Amino acid sequence: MPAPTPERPDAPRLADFLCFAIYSANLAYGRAYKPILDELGLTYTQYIAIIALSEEDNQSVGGLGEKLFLESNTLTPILKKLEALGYIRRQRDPADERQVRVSLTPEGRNLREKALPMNLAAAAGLGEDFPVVQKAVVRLRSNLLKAARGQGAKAVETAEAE
Amino acid sequence: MPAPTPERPDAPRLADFLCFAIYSANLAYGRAYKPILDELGLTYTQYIAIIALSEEDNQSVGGLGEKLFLESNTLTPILKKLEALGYIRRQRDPADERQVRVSLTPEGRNLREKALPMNLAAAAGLGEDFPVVQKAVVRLRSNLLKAARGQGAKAVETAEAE
DNA sequence: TGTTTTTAGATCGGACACGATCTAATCGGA
DNA sequence: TCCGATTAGATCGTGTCCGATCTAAAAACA
Repeated sequence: MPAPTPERPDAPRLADFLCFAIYSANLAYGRAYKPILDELGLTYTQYIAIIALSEEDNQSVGGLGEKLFLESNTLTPILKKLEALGYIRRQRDPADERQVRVSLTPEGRNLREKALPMNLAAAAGLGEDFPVVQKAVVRLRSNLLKAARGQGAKAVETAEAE
Repeated sequence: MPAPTPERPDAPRLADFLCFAIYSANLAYGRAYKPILDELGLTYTQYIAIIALSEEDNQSVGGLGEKLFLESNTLTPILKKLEALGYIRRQRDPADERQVRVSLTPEGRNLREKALPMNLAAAAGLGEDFPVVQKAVVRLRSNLLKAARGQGAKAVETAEAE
């Protein structure tokens, strides 16, 4: 058993990093959702793509990507997979052949119904803080993306301390 | 331009899902950190591994994995990469040949010093809410992992609504 | 002691996430 | 109208993450 040997007692601890809390909470979400998603035969990313499509049908790949914060290099293979599974349809927009319109099939809509209970999930323990945390994380995301789009390193360095 | 056509106006919106907020905030963190990590020549996972090792040296792969919420299948390739980069040393524990002990090299320690400013970063906008959000996300992670370890689907279904 | 079981890492295949690059379609200015 | 610039997706290579499986070492126990 190795003795705890803090190399830098003055340095901030990983456990206090917000980035690490988010990172590891995301891993935890994946593990908590896995059993239910396995029953549906979906991955998490496929799942949120279905949700987003159920909110607005016939979106372009780019439009969907804006909602999911993903780009075509990530989305295209996922959408092809969902199409192969029969849950969505992909077709070039006749008005602009560059765009691909994506829409749910009846099977896809059906799947979204089955997945409805999933939106409630595993937030137990947050209690009344839930909406506060949700909003704060969204705000955090917004700030991070602003920093990233802006110029990255520069913006981050001038950001407030954690 | 496609008209917004909510398929299920009564269904919860993706934008309100806590899981999605966490998921997308994690993506955003990755993008915000990328420029700095690129300068260091590290990926995010490599970075947190270095941080964890700087807090306690000579850990086993399993022990490190507990802190990072990762297992050997993920950790081993990352540690091998860090070893190849010269930042860590991996060696079998003579007292228990099954275990691999990981420790920072001087170069690795040096790198951690250079990465020190990174712990402050891009939380701007949360202000005084910061510690509240950080703790809430950690609590959330803990609950999710409990649900996942427990039995997954069963536990999640009985969890409180988002 | 010898055999069975458990444990720690490692390996492998599948699925993201992303930077870089490519192609095809559209747009815009001369 | 024509051609360079822009735009939307698609493709490819790298690096996680994870389930499943493998190997070797240690522990358990008859």
